[in-house]
Amino acid sequence: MDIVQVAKRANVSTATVSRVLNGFPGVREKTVLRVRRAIAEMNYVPNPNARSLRVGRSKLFGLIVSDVNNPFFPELIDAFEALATAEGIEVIFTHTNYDPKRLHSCIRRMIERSVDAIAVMTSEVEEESLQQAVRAGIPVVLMNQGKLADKYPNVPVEYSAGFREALEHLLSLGHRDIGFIAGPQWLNSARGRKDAFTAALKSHGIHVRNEWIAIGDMRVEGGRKAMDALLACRPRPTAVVASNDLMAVGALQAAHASRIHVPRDLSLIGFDDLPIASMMHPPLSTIRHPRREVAARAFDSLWKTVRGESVADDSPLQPHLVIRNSTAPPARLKRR
Amino acid sequence: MDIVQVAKRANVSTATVSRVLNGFPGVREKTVLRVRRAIAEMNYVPNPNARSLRVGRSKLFGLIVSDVNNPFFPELIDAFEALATAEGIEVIFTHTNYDPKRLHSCIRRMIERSVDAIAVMTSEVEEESLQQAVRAGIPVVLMNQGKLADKYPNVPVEYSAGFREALEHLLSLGHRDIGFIAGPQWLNSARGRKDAFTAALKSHGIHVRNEWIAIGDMRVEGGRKAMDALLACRPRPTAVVASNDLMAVGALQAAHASRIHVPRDLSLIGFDDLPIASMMHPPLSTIRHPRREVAARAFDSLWKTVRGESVADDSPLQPHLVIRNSTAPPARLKRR
DNA sequence: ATGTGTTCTGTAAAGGATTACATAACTTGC
DNA sequence: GCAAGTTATGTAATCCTTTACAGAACACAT
Repeated sequence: MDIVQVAKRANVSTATVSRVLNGFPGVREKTVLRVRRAIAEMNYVPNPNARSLRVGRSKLFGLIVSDVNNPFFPELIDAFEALATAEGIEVIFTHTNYDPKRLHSCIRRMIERSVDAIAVMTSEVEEESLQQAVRAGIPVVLMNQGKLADKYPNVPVEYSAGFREALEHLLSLGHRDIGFIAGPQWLNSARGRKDAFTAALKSHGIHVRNEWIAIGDMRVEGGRKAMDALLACRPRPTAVVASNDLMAVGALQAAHASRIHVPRDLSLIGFDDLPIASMMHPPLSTIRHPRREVAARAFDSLWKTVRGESVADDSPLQPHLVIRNSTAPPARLKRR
Repeated sequence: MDIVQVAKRANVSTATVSRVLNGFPGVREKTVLRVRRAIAEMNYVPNPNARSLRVGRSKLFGLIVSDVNNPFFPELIDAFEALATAEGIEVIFTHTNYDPKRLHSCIRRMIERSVDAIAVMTSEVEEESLQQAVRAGIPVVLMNQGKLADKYPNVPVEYSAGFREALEHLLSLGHRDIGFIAGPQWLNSARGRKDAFTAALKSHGIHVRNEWIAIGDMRVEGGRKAMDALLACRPRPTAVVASNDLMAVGALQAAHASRIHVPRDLSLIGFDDLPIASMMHPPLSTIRHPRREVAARAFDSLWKTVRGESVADDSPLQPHLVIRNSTAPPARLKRR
């Protein structure tokens, strides 16, 4: 009973108020003004539930990430939200804490909220969960999901490009003995990164030594342990690439603890370019994950789909190496 | 027209379906089962808009923070969201980017979305913005707002407790010359922290030297510059407390750059206990801001208000010192 | 079988906006 | 001044649930 109050006050019908509200053409200028004044005077706010109920769309998008506490995500959330807000869309967002089961219930809850679209920005995704959305006719978009990419809209990131740059940088400094700190191999994204790295090694004709590939848990602690393992190798690599920055931080701590100076005694490169990378001592060289662009592409894809436009199938995004201070020529070469 | 389909299929009325849906008592067991089966078979999902429209509540809470990219907030968001989800409430969340004007529009948008309650977890708040919510009859809760605390529900944090602990720790190590890196004094929270620190100094009978209080911008860069200023002092403090961890990180970088070893040559204490504090080299001692508890109190306050319960006016939360590796006795004393 | 008290279930009116369709109010041209 | 054509506005149905109230079904005692 509220739009009718406005209507009364402005001496028009509810239909006209609605038209003014939604900026439809064909309302006389004079009338528009009258309605506007009435709206302002009563400081009337339209009821979005009534509106959504009627039109079937909610102007709500869902955003699902793995973990808010992981510094990888805030920028992505930020970028996504900014774009949404600019289009008058609100974002409801949740995180799965890396648990595919929680993804299932996250998606279910979003459907119940009748969101118009969902961005699933987690690394682990089970198709069954996505099917819920499909059945409900809600568009989704994924981030860098290899297998599901042909069935669902997806924003691909070409890890290999980043690793290639990192490797070439290390090679140009004179490194040949290069270790790698990988993530758990049951994690899609971790496997992808490891594969990309070994491929880069091979393409430069460098033999892949399995004992120089350590596995961490993607967190600081795991990086520390993995680095300890690498440092125990004989011979030991002169440079190490970690498959994410958190593990690179752990690796750096391990190096400090073993009184190995980075970059003098050991070069270190991370992946992601988290804010902390530049805060470390030394500031970490790292491969920047283009997450703002990922967010932008994801939003764009959803927004277009919602409006019925077709989505251009874009080329993969490229991560690039950011050189800071954690890399240097290997110790031996320095003496020449 | 959807609950009626379920009703038809289960051979009951829509009222009964609704009762089953909402777990109202007084429906025969047999009927409940029949309805449940129908719901499952059609995999029917209730329309939250229709529901909200009817009952006037949306089971949506709004959460407003200053900046997602500030590592202070993710834990707070995480905690708030977890509690909300547990109660079947969804969270829509936005950030103001420290701009009070954006707070105004954030609140407005949330009102338009007919949230049931709003947590305003930003440091700068203008009363005018809150009035919007009050007028719309939506409960709000603030975080540590001195002036507005008596007019609006508020979760207080007693900075002074934390600084007292930090100071006593430094005193017990033998420090007497203690510097401070403050934030911009037009920022409520920054002013509160500075006042709390100087009060702690005074209460221990230590004279406050103004040249040992440097002002930063609450970010890493500002901390670095502030520390440079402090290091240029003669005499120079033997310990420095920063009013947040980001500036402590900057301070640490400045120390590194000046070849001043922390903690041997200079002790450093931060504030907040961001995840990065423990990642630094050396790991930073810092005063932990109880932000998970803040989130819990804030949610609790809103949840109770929404349900019409009265809110117990709790005592302020206490930050506590977390001792890591950035503090040690001052250089002179070590020689004894 | 009837009455009385409980326990279930159904009917229909909100709730607030949108929108097809109908109608009223203008223009314009002659 | 009137018909025809535009343009502006109004009426009322619709979206889907919840819920006050009324009514049916049942249990039990007499």
